[in-house]
Amino acid sequence: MILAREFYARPTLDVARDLLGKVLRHRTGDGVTAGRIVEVEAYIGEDDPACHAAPGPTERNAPLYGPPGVAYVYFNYGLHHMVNAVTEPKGRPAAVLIRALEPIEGLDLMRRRRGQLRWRQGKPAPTDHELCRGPGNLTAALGITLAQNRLGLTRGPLVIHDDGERVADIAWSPRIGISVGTEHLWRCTVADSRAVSGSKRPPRS
DNA sequence: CGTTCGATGCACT
DNA sequence: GTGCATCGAACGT
Repeated sequence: MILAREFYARPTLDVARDLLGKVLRHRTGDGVTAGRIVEVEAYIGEDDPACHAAPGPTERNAPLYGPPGVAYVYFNYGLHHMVNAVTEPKGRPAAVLIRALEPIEGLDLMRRRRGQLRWRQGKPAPTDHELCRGPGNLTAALGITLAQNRLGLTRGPLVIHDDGERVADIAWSPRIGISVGTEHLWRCTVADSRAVSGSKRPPRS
């Protein structure tokens, strides 16, 4: 069952927790790729210094101020796309960054897309659990680019759905890759997933 | 184990 | 011009 808009129109930390175990699926002309969400981070409001809404509304962060259940995709470090799900009722800028998936469908296509990146040419092929480990890796594997920015996640080529699977243990830890706002434990992971990113495994709950 | 660093594009000041 | 919500190899300890 595809998650409805109301799922996203809630407190962001609740949405982040409930997204663990759900399936992100992208359909393109090349085929379908999908994976189970095992790592997310919450970015909440203009008072959160790490949130893209911190400077106030701009052209780039406009999707954060729009309706929930929409994809917010941006490009950074010159080579990586990041995909977020916009949360909270319209007007409250917040989102959940999707950081890692366990691949479910389209693994061959994922591998092909990962191998296409210039910087990766000549590198060893990623293992199954590395294909969608890390926010930059999963967007590459699923073929998510700025073309998917502002797409609704409740229908169409890019959706998040519930296939009935339930995750057992989750853990909260500090968000990574940022220099401010690290006091919040707003990173939520499936405790024992091999696909979770980072050199250090987050603490077991 | 840990830290450093290059590749690379664009929004923002 | 500066600084990223990164990745992964190459180092040092």
